Amino acid sequence: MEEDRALDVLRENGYKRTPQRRAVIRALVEGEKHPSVDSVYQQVKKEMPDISLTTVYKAMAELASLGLIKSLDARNGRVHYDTNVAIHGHLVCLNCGRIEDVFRDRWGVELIPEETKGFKILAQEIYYYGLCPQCQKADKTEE
Amino acid sequence: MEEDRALDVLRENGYKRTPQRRAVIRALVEGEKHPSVDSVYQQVKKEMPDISLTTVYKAMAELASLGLIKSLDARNGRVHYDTNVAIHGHLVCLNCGRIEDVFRDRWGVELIPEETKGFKILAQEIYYYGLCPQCQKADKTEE
DNA sequence: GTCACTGCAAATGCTTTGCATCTAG
DNA sequence: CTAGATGCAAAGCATTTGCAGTGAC
Repeated sequence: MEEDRALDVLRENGYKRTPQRRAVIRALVEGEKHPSVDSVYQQVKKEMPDISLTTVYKAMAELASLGLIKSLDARNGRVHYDTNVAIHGHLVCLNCGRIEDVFRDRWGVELIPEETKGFKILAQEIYYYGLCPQCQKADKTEE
Repeated sequence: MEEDRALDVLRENGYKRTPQRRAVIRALVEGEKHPSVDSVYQQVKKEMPDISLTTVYKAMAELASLGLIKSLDARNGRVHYDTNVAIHGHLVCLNCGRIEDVFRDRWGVELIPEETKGFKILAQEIYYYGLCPQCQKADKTEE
């Protein structure tokens, strides 16, 4: 996500550019690539201590509906968002929740018309769930 | 999933084959292909009215940990399980939650070692989120 | 007879909502 | 000025947990 572009999109869609929304966008640009709502909240609070978690929830849902970020399933009971909406895959650690991107020139996953069963496809996602190097080590140590 | 095989796996892993577990397995074999915990519960209750939701939660988590079923993200706040653990993709309707399988001989998504970043990969998932034919129609009608 | 399983009720934790107050444009 | 935005507290829900009673083997 890019800050100026995001603010433009907000205006184009009739959203007010409030200090809270600006702060959330800044946190998304500067912070983690795959943050949960709460981690964005924690980060924004540093510069805006009175912002509410509710506002962060709403701001992120808006940004997602505008296509500026997209949600991600980290299998940990919390929604995470991806600040990069370009198509790519995700490695997700089932133990610690770490998320890593997997980029490739071409993914062979595009559906041909008869495979879509009439669905209008709005998003494609590819996940690899497993254990990150650190958690594999921790696993062995315990045995 | 296959009923006899599932019961064998339970025994092999030291789980007791209780009437509740048998009923859950039967519901998974006979019912929806991508049920939520609650929909399995509703189905099982027909033949076993006193079973508790808690037990169904536990049974399904066990079956998943044994690799007999796997969890699925339908983007609707509920965990769904897939009764078919063979690799395939999923079309998910963001409006009504409908889930359809996409089968193919070969998916070009296997990672080469340097793409895994050291992760031990336990599961691969491919999702297509969008609108099913019915929900597209409903959308247009509303406009 | 034992140890795992069941089921209830209570707790948990993320997310959403209702609503009075405030503010960007 | 005013529609939209904020933030609080309360509600909502799916899921998990503690624990006493129960039953598979």
